[in-house]
Amino acid sequence: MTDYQTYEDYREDLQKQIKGAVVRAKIGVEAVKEDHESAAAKRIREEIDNLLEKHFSQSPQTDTSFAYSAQLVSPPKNAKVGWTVDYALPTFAISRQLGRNPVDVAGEIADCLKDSDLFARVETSGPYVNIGVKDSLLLESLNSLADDPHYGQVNDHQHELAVIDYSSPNVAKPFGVNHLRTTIIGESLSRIFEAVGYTVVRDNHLGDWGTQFGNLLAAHAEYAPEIPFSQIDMDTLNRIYVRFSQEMKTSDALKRKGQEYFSRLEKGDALLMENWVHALKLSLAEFQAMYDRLGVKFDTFIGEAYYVNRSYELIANLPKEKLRGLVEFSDESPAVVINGQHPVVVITGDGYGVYAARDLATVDFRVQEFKPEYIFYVVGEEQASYFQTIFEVAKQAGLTKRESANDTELEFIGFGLLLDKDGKKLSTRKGTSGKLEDVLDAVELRATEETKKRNPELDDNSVRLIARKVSVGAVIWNDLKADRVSSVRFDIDRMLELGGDSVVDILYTFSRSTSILNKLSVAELTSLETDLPKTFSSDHEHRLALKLSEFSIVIKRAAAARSPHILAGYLSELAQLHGRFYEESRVIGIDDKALAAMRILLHRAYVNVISSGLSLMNIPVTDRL
RNA sequence: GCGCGUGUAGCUCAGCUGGAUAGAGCGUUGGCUUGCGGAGCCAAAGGUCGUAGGUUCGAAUCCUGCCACGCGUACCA
Repeated sequence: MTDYQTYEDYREDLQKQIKGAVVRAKIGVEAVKEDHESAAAKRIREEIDNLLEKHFSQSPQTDTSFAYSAQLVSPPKNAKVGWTVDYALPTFAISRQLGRNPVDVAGEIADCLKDSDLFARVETSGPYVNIGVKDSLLLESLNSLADDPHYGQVNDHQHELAVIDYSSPNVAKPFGVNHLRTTIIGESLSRIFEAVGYTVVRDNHLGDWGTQFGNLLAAHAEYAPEIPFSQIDMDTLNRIYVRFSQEMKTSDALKRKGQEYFSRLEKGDALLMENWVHALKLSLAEFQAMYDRLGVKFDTFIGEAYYVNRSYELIANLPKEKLRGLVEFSDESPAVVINGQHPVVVITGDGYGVYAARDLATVDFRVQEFKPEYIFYVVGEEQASYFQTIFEVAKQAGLTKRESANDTELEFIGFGLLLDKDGKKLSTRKGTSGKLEDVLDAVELRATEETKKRNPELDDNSVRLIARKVSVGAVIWNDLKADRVSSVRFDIDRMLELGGDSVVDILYTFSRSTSILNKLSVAELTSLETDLPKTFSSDHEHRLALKLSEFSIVIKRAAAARSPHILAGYLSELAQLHGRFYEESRVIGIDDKALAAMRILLHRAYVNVISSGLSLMNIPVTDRL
């Protein structure tokens, strides 16, 4: 964001921004990325596939591409087998492939897997094969789990580009809580997509155009003509806009005035454009403060206004024959209407393009400019049918075509409502409750009180830093812990709840581990690494290590489902395993050096996975709280 | 009306693309702890998975009908 005054300067600045993003995208797509999956997790699956493929290769019915390891499931929690089962392999699907009895096949598979030196125990239980992984396998890969800062990342989607559209606040309005979910979910998904190898372009599709800007500029002329627009501040802008919107409801004269101003703006009136640029600058500064606070960064801020001229051109050149039945081009008026499941006006009877026209132009622009594999839209579920219609038209009109490559996929990523603690819809109209800054302040205040109470020796500044991290983390976790499409309650008490499934609980386990590690000297840490024991000293250590080895699998699932809550669920389970490990596997004050070394390594691996996992959710970590 | 989505323990939610006796947290009840951060750990009670059918070796998960709730539904974004 540089300092520009005129609309031309602004456009020039935006063009630079776009150019930079295109170059970065190109570099990202060409780059070869590394795979940081746990060696243990990978070897277990490869071993099962190799052994079973070899074993069943003589059977004529076998599909050679059958992925045996894909059948692996976690054993039921209460299975009464008497030993710790790490994975269970149901043999129903395999048996169907072979045309044989599942129980017999299970026996055969068990015999086959017993030969492997990766597994400590393999037994059948009817049609299931229960598998226990050897401690040594998990222990071997523990070092990379602890040390690799990129642990968990995979390169499945390297050379693929995804444009992700999220946040998109409305210019000249306060950054409201209604844009919180899209911002949080969009940022987390961007990070998760990057972790599976995508190159991601984060585009903030600002709501910086539309009839409300006519109203805004008319409001200025009506209520505050004595203040030059260039000197107007955000509060005044909001005040006159709200007043205008109110009075407009009962005054046709004001309504007409708003329309007239929008008409002049749409035609490019120089003075009004300059005023518009001023409003945009004010808003961007305010938005940036929120993004800094939330730790969110965008590649581009290409608002709707950028697409106005393009949209007229695009609509005029739409291939009418291909869109017959889907899009109506009126003969008498310039109106263009889409008759999808969700009827959408593209060009009004007065000849103005509305948001649908700009959304189509946006698809066109993104495909032309970035040639991405995907364009993701992180938007409230209530707009699902609207976007399905837009996507359908874009596809039919050929806007998603790429040269010598598959069409760009347009994908809607919807989410549920944000409700207050009583389960009612949060409303921007009801005073301050709608402003994101106020809401974050309220959470931070609560976190500050709590931090102060627990750390009376800390100075105010340290308390503030901790409270800021914890409160932002709590808000994000609250939003991401549940499935996207379900609605989320904004309950400050529950967010900062001690224990439970708040992020505070996870940060607490993190701080307990880091506290131990901080007490150890560098010499202790390094000298201990050389002689690890051959086995774990307890079952819960084994389970923790196994869980840690599955990080990549979880990231892949979260990416495939476009759902950060899968990651949140994993981190919760991990934290639960940590509880017992911390209580029962002591580190400091024990004589067995090898044992201590192994446990320290587990703590380090835990700290690494938790901080990486939280980072994928854009949650800041802190080892004091 | 039509379209999309959601119904799982008292409450808030998971349930890994159809697998064994449906799992967590809060709350309730009981227990542990002279110790690495007790904001902890262990355990118990608590469920005809909205409802009626269907598909198959097997369904909370897939299909159909019905019920309840939420959202969207033409010139606002």
